Amino acid sequence: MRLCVDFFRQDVLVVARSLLGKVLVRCFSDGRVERFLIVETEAYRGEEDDACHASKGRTARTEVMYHEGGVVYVYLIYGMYWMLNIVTGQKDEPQAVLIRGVKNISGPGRVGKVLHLDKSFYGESIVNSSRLWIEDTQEIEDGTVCRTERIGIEYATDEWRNKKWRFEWLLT
DNA sequence: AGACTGATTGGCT
DNA sequence: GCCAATCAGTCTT
Repeated sequence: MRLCVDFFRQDVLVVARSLLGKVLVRCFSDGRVERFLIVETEAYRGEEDDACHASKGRTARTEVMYHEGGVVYVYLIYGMYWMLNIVTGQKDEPQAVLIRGVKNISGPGRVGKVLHLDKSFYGESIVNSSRLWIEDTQEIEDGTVCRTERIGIEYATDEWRNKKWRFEWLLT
């Protein structure tokens, strides 16, 4: 069952936690379909969160984060890695979940690589897309979820850097 | 028009 | 633990 817009309209912290255990589905241009179990996510929440790209304001790059939840935000980092984010929340409420890891593929850069992401995914609807969507498969138990500080945001102030907005599903 | 930066990764010391 | 690879976005001149 494909996740619909009501799921992505929830607050980013709820969505980031709830995406653990869900399945990311990618249908490639040659018709091949691959499925990836989501095991690690991070939440970025609002202009006040100085680790969030939206803290720098509304620009061509961050524009899609201001849309209603349910669209894809991709961007190139370090000149070589496409980061996959899902926009969440209400319109004009810039939030997104970074998909940091799927089963057997650790690290957001490798996620983007295995999914063959590129700029053309910017703004794509994860609710309607025929090449990328998420399926509601199961609810996992809170006891199997680890929360830590977000990775790679050393530039942020303590208040935001210390928030435990990284969610990891501890398998087995 | 030019400089600097970064939600990373893999390889080497 | 350290560092290069590599480039769009953003800010400065």
